[in-house]
Amino acid sequence: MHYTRDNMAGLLRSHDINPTHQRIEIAHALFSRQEHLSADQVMAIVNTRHSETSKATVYNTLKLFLEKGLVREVIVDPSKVFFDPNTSPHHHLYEVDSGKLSDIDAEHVQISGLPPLPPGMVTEGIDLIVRVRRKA
Amino acid sequence: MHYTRDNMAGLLRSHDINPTHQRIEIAHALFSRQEHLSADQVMAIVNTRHSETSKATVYNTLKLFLEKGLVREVIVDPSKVFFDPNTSPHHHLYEVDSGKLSDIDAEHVQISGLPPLPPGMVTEGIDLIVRVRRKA
DNA sequence: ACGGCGATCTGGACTTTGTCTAATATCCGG
DNA sequence: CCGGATATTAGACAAAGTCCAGATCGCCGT
Repeated sequence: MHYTRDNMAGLLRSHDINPTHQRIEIAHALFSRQEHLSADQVMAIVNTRHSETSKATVYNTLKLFLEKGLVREVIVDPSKVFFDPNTSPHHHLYEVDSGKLSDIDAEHVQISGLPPLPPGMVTEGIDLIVRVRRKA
Repeated sequence: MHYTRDNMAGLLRSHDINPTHQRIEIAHALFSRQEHLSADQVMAIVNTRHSETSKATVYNTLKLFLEKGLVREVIVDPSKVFFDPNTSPHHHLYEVDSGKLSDIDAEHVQISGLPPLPPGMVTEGIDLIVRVRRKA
C-alpha cells in the first residue's frame, strides 16, 4: 500500500478527521516518508514550492492528528517535538550527536517489574528511549 | 547525610567543579529537595530573597552539572527540561495532567530483548518513561 | 595590602518553538 | 444561492534557552 494523496483522504476520514487540502498535504508529508518529523520540517516540506500552509495550521493539524491517534509524539530532544506516523507499539533509538531518531520494534523487547500505578491513574503510554553516541 | 551548603562545596569539588557561591546555591536547591526541577524553578528558588543569580548563570551552571555528571536531564515535557539530582539508574513516572514527575527505582525493572546498537555507537543512557493520566 | 589574571557572573539582546486571536475563506445542506 | 459551522491565515505574543561583551570575583605572588 502506497501513501498517495488520494489514500490520505480515506485515512483521515477513518480517523474521524475532515480531509482538507492542508491536512492531506501534511498527512502525506508524514506518511509517504515514514519518518519522524518536527513541526518545522513538516512546514518546510509542505511549503517547498510556494508558501501554501501557515504555521498555525501546521501546528493545529499536528495537534489534531495527535488527538485522533493518527500520529504519535516523540519527546527526545529538549528543543523540538517529533511526530511519528508509526503508531504501533515501538521504542526509539536516538543518536545524540546527529539528532537521528529511529524505531525499535517492540516485538522482542520485554519490560518487566514495573511497580503498580498510583491509584486512579491509567497508563497513557510507555516510552523507552535508547540514547546513543558515537564512540570516542 | 544532609545536604547542607557546606557539604555542597565538597560535592562540587569531588565532581571537579569549582565551588562558587552561585553553584553552591544551585546545587543546594536541587540536592536539599531531591526533586526534579526545571531551570525556571531553580532560578525562582535561588532568587527568593533578592535577585542574586542571573538567568545565564543558572543555565550555564545546570549545563556544567550535567557535563560533570552531577545531575541528570529528564526530557518528558516538550516545553521544559527537568534536572534530576538522582544520578543512580532509575526510571520516571510522569503524570501528564499535573506535570508531576517521580522516580521509579530501576532495581526491579528488567528490560530485555533490545536489538544490538549500530556499529561504532555506545549507549549514553536508557530512558524509560511511564506516562500516566487520571482515570476518566 | 596591592596588582594582576584567569575564571566566573551578569544584563540584555536575540533566537526558536510554539500559542493565540480576530478576521477571512471554504464547505455543505437546504 | 444563503447561512452557519468549520478551517485557515497573518501576525502579535509568550516562554525557554543561547550568546556576548563587559564587569567582578577570588586568589596568587610580592
